[in-house]
Amino acid sequence: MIVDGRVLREDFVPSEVVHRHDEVTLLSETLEPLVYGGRPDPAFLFGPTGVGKTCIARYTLAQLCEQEPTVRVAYVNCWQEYTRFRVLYSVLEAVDRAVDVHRSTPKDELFDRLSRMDDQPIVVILDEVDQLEETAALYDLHRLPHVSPVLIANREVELFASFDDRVRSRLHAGTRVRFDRYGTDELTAILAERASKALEPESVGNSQLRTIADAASGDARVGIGILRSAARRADREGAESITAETLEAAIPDARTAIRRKTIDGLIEHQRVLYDVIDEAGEIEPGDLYAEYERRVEEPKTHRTLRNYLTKMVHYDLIEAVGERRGRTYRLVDGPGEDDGEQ
DNA sequence: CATCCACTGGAAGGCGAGGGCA
DNA sequence: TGCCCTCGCCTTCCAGTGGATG
Repeated sequence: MIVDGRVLREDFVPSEVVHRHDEVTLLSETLEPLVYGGRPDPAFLFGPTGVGKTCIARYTLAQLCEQEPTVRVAYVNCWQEYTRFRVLYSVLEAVDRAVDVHRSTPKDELFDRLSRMDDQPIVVILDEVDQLEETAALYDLHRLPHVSPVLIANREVELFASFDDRVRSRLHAGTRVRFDRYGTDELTAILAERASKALEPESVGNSQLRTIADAASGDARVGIGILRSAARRADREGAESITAETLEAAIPDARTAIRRKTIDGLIEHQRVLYDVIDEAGEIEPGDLYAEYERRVEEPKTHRTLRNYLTKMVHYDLIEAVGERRGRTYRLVDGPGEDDGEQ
């Protein structure tokens, strides 16, 4: 049934986009100075998850590179690369200048290397830039005249609040491209497009694509995930097409797969905290720390636990209800035992 | 109302890892 | 080889905040 699995992967960039023409146009207009050797304003892409921000950024830049092959593109996911060092390193890596950089290489050396690479313009896509812990990295990039940043984040207000004054004033002038949630019709069209490339013809009907789009409630990443796991299920069962039953089974799969992936990325101590919160349903910090200490051989200090917890809140795994005294922690979707495997 | 207490999160410094250099 | 560097992670210390308590 699956002809081309790549099309259903999260990082797939389609050769043409569905329903995002205005956004593409605005972004490519912003980047247009690159074509005649100018420096574009910084660009911001704002919107909730699964609305195509990353996809559109990559698509637009791929187009631009076709037109202007001297432009180099560095894609940095600030979720993983959240320090100044790692951001600079990723950019160098993308332009093949990361050889013999080691963790003892001073950050200033990385910066110097980048500033010497000014023969070709570099566009740096900073995805999930609200996860960046050292905004000095943005200041660095801004100081380099041949580097143009494209920043992707959920919400403008929160993002700017996390900047220090220096960065805020410099990035204030950028172009904002805003993305709204997809409607069911739009998402159905996107899924149809993907299905036509990824699957054999007639594998999935339009009403089923609608069901998927509904279940994904505007989130294309979830929608494509459902389609992927439904197709895999059907393949495993040797079916010729995706039935309503397959679909019903695939929907919870895809939802938990995304969450599970994040949980797998937690280190052991964070995992213990997560489990305690999961079992308790809702728990106060004091009890949480105490229970953690009971379960672990060599417990970390409370301060470190607080760092872990804020990180897990960022990951959207848990939420902190209330501020300071009287705060409680709980899982984001409430406690739920689901054993859908990836 | 004053005081206590639980909790948060910033700042600074220690430490081991991994690599450069004489 | 031994010393030095920077990194990230962790701890220690602490100020700030606001609910609870007398």
